[in-house]
Amino acid sequence: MSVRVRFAPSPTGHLHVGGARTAIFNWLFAKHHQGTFIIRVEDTDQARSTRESEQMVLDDLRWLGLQWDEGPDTGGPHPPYRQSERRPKYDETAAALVEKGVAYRCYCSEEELEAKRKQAEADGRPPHYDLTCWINRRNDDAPYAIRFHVPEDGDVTIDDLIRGEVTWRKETLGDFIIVRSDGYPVYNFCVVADDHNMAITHVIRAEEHLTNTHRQVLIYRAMEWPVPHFAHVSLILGQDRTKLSKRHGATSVSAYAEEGFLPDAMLNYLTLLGWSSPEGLDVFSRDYAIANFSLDRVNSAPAVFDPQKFEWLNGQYIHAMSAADLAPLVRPFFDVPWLEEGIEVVKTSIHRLTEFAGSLSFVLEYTPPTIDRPFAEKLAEEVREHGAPRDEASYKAMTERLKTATGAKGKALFMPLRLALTGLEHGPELVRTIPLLQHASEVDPRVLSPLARVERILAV
RNA sequence: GUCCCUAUCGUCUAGAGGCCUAGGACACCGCCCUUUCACGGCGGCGACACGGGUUCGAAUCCCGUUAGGGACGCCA
Repeated sequence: MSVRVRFAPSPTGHLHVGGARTAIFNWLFAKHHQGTFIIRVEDTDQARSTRESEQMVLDDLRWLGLQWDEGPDTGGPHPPYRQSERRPKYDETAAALVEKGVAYRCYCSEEELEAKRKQAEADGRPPHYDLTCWINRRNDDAPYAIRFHVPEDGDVTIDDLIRGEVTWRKETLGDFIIVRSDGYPVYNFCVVADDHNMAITHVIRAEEHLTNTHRQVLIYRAMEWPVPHFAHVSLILGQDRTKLSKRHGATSVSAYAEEGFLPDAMLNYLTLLGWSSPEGLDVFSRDYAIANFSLDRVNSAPAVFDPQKFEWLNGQYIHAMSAADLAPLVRPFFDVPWLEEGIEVVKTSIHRLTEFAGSLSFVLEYTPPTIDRPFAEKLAEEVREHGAPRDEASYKAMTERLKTATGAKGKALFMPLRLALTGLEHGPELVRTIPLLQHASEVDPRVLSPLARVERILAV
């Protein structure tokens, strides 16, 4: 039987890195097994779900390069792909459960339940439903929710693909709501119906769902449906070891995109957070990850998100790319006519796409430095006579002549030269920087040529 | 409170009883390369949470403690 997995985001904002990693693991697992990757939108929470958010999440997923085979926009053999549109299926299943006598109408009001929960907590009892409506079952038309009844004996065991066997005793559970009093079904119930109806074979999701799983298994059993395989991926933590959230800084995929991270680097880094390659590789391609991915190499311990390592990895991707490939990605952040050559010159010092602007600012901005006047005059003479270097050969020739003219060599020659032309003490190799300044000044009126720069110094 | 999950360098991890005086990566420190910065290369610092078992032998298996996290909702 072929593998079918799903990523089920709730459309309540941008995709977060935790969700992104869950999506990546699902995608990797599907690709590895030549299976089907499905997107199902879990929008049963009417109050928080929006179409705009759904679009954002889908865009984020696309940005990461995770293509889905079935989803709300692409369709597929088990439509619809939004829970809000699957009401008939849930109603049908809920009715079947009531018919079987495992689910019942609950007429308790939310206020009553809230009070009971508080009381139970105060008494040190588990905050479970007190079974009032199970004991006095009724069937009238007063407003009611539908509750699933959990028998108080036996236990539930799943064989989690990441954690191994996990067992719960049923008495630790209370009867839970499957359909709200407004008729809308609840998440824990919808997932089961959907995963079954969509023929999902492997449920790969975040650990926060682990303790929901026993409830879900009970529904599968009651419906006499086959139970899929489960794999619960640990959470991603912030530096303070609590669940990654907004106060840890950027947590949404789109925020990282805006900060100049590459989709490939993000996919690589997030994959590394929990999974390790059999060869111990840190930097690997998508194809490598697909070919080598398996759930048994996924770590069950939570992982702390490390922005420094992520940046390093992003740098690895940037360094490995050609200037021509990089240019279109850099343009949204920094657009100049001489971009490609500029990228080539500073590439190795960059970790994020947004840093190109800063690293290349010396091309656009120039403040005449204070340097030795005779040196500046000699330099001006050299450039007037021979023109500014346009390549490595003419650069070499220039520095040779300057050596003779100024009598300086080594650091004493190159530091004033660098300072004179860039206005800065640090920067990329002069052999590439000076030609860049010359070329840029020819295509961009804002850029001062090497000659114009020296003349500025002398004019002071 | 109850239940569940987790526990190897600061961080991500390798490790499926002897291959472990615990390996790799990021970060940090030093050296080299280099006219500067960066890249790169080499080296260093640095961990099996604690206590009991099991075993000839335990980072690896079992139990307990501690710590962290998650769930217990008419949220997902």
